Amino acid sequence: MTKPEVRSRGVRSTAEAQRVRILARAVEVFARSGYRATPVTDVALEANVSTAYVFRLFDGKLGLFVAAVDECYERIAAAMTAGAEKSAGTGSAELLDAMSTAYVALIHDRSLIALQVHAQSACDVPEIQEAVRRGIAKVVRTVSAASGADDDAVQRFLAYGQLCHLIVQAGLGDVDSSWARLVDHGIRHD
Amino acid sequence: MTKPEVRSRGVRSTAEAQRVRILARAVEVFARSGYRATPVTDVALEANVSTAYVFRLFDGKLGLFVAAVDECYERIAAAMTAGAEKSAGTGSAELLDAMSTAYVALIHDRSLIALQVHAQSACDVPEIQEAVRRGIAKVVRTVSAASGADDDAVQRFLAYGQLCHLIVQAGLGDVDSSWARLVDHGIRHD
DNA sequence: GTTGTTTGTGACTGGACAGTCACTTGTGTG
DNA sequence: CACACAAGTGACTGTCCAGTCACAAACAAC
Repeated sequence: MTKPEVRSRGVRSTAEAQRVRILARAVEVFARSGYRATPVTDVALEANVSTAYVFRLFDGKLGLFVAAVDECYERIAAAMTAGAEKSAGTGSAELLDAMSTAYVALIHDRSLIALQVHAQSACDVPEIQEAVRRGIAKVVRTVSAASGADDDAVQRFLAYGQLCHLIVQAGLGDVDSSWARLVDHGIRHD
Repeated sequence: MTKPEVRSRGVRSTAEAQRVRILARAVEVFARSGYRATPVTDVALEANVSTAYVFRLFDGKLGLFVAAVDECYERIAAAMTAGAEKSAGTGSAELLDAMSTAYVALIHDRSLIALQVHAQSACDVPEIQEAVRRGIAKVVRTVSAASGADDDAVQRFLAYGQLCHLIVQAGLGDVDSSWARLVDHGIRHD
């Protein structure tokens, strides 16, 4: 209030930088065991700050988790867009394929998949359900716009994406049985 | 040991009946908030027994949850089989469609969907991952055998089933936006 | 150097929950 | 009745965890 004109000058707020750092850690740590089973302490530990500080920067555990989920979908949408740009000028099928490739590369460490699944499972908390809706909306709009594919193709893209999540979570890639190969067939992951 | 010949006679063990009763409750209650967020006390309360008794009948909370997941997939496979039997003698596409219909009817109360999603999310616990694998194996084998459809069709069946789970968990049926309608289009639920 | 602001923490609290154990009650058998 | 055994529970314990609060240290401004 006293010095409104100084705000845009000088050093960037360190607190904001910490927020970003901690958020990146939160994505990883929450991805391991989900919302309920992950203590905020674990995130703090991984980020080398105190638990109290995490609570100061985020609105409770729920706020932290929601922020992590938003960040997760943000990254996914960004990767999709980037992937599509590399195949610019080709047909929509090729563009969807390029986006698949980008997604597969992005989720090589399973954090983003796991976090999506955990968020989907925690949808009984309204704020989390809203975050999931925001995320899906963002992905759908990104994929539709960047590929130009028709609605059915985009829907199919999502459906097989969900199947991919199941495969990864259940570790079906490591199961050597005919049923597992059926589920797994043609789906890229790892 | 003392009276092996009496075992098959007389009254069916009441403890076994309780196990079944409690298990049915566990499916419902775990479906609400998942493995970690659901106290065993809630299951006991819903089944009108003491917490201590639930622990006596099941091998810890984990044993109870795993049993619930197994029960869940058991019911799904049974419903699929029953649905297919009603359309016996038709083509595999019609049989898959009949199974979809049976599944949609079965999951009218969302317990079985929610429990599958929760289980998928709790796959970081090895015993739960194994239960999920068992369940998927059972469903895949049931669908393949009962429909006679080729592998790709079965895989597609699963993929769109997973998409259905996402729609239900995120409540996309209640969202009035174009992106939600894209995701939702042609998928039966409710 | 004192006053104010921001970054950051140690130490704590209150509640929830998994699992146990000693105990009671019911029931069939000799 | 006495005995054994199964069904069933109340009361407890130890632990973990979300969130708070009073305080410290750095840094800026005057």
